[in-house]
Amino acid sequence: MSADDTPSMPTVAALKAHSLTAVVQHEIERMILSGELGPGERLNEKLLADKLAVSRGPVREACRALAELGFVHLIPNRGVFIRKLTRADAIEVYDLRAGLTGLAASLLAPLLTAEHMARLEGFVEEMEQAAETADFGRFYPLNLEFHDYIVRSTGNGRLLKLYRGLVKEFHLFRTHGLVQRNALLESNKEHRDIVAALKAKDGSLSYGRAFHHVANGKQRMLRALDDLAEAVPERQRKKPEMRLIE
Amino acid sequence: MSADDTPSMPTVAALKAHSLTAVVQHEIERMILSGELGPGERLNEKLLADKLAVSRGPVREACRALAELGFVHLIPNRGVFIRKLTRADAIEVYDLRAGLTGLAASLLAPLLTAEHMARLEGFVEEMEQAAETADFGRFYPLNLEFHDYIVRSTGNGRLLKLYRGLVKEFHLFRTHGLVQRNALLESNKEHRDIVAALKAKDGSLSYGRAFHHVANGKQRMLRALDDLAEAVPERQRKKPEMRLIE
DNA sequence: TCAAACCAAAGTGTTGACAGTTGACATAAG
DNA sequence: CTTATGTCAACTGTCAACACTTTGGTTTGA
Repeated sequence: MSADDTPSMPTVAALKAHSLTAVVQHEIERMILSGELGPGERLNEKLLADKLAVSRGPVREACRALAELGFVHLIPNRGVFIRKLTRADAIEVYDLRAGLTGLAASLLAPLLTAEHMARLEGFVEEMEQAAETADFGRFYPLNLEFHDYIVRSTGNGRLLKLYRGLVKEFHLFRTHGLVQRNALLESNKEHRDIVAALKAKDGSLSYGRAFHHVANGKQRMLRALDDLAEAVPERQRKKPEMRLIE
Repeated sequence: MSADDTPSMPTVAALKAHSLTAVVQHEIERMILSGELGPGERLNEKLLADKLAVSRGPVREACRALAELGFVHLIPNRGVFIRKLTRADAIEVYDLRAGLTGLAASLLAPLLTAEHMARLEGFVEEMEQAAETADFGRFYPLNLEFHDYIVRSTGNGRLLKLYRGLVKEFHLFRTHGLVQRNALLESNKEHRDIVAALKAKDGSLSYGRAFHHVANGKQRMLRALDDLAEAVPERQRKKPEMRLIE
């Protein structure tokens, strides 16, 4: 069973073992994801080092790793900047997520065990309850875990790493929360269809359904984004680039 | 036209602009890809710093970036080690490459322009000539460029970055070169099929053909690997983990 | 003879300081 | 009033030195 990895968040375990650099990296990630550091903002190495009570070395190393991860942008002699995310970026991330999600489903299909099925159907069941009561706060983490479970069940570590990186980047948009109540049921029906395709061990069908599930999410987001843009006239927005939502 | 990016190698431009860290990073990458640094080998920070006539700072930063890229493995207080690649790793990389290649094809299909078609057919034509004369040295870079062109023509920068990273990692295996002569023609026929699917603007078909093209490559590699393993008895191999080929 | 504890050398983790570059502000000319 | 220029503060890039951890060999004891 290669399905019992870390359950989506490797938070605590690697704090004592890893070096300062790793701690700093996770702290910066947290700051970005929590919104403490806004998009486009430049982060001062010295200030950050003092704030975390470390030297500039680990901070710089962490920034290099984050840059390779795509969270920040490095400009020589200027510093590191929190990546600005445009509408085009959102589309890119969604397209990639769709592709990886579909790939994971198609890879898992032939490997599917009874335990996999039990877990997957359990997720769908729970999500159904959450959707019926419009309990978004419960639906959302279940949804994340459902997809993460599929991906890590493939046993492909690289796929899992890429997928999780994309999910993190996706969170950077703060686009979640703009989903309508009725969309939950719709979304979960797609989950059910994916599980059915997996159960049939049909790789191709699994790919298609998983792909389109994410693609539908993309469309929903784009529509919501356009509505938002229409409601708020161009010049009233705080910044020219998109600060998608909060 | 988003197809005229850097033609696969961003070599010269970013040498003066980028800092020492970037130079060191590329140098280490080169060392790994060229085989100067074998798998599992530990690289000494001080020695490397002296060899490149820089301090340990840039070397360490470069290593952190390479670790996030997946080229090396970091063990606290032990150092950085060139990643050992097992058969399972090879399978992972191939599966991912298949997925990304298929995704790129399916994304490109609806966007395909006449210029795209001309370029793609040009590649296939050239590869056909190279395959007929069994000119592997000419076929190989054309094959790389053909696939890279498809991916970057999608305009999805993240997809392109991930894909190129995978290709680099793939080169780390040194698996190329084990292809049979007649496999070239077979491979190029698949190329032709992909182009035909793209021309029909059939995203789903394009995905399938591109995916299976890489999946076939994976099977060819695995077979060649098994043959190799049979020819060389277990205990005669230098190391327990695979050093796939050279 | 073997095993466990100890010791020393090597190497990484971290730090603080110095040098070079950048961007902005203030000043002066058109 | 606008535009060009010189100066300066802030910050990044880089480096050399110090502290701690690991590792392999050596010694000591059973």
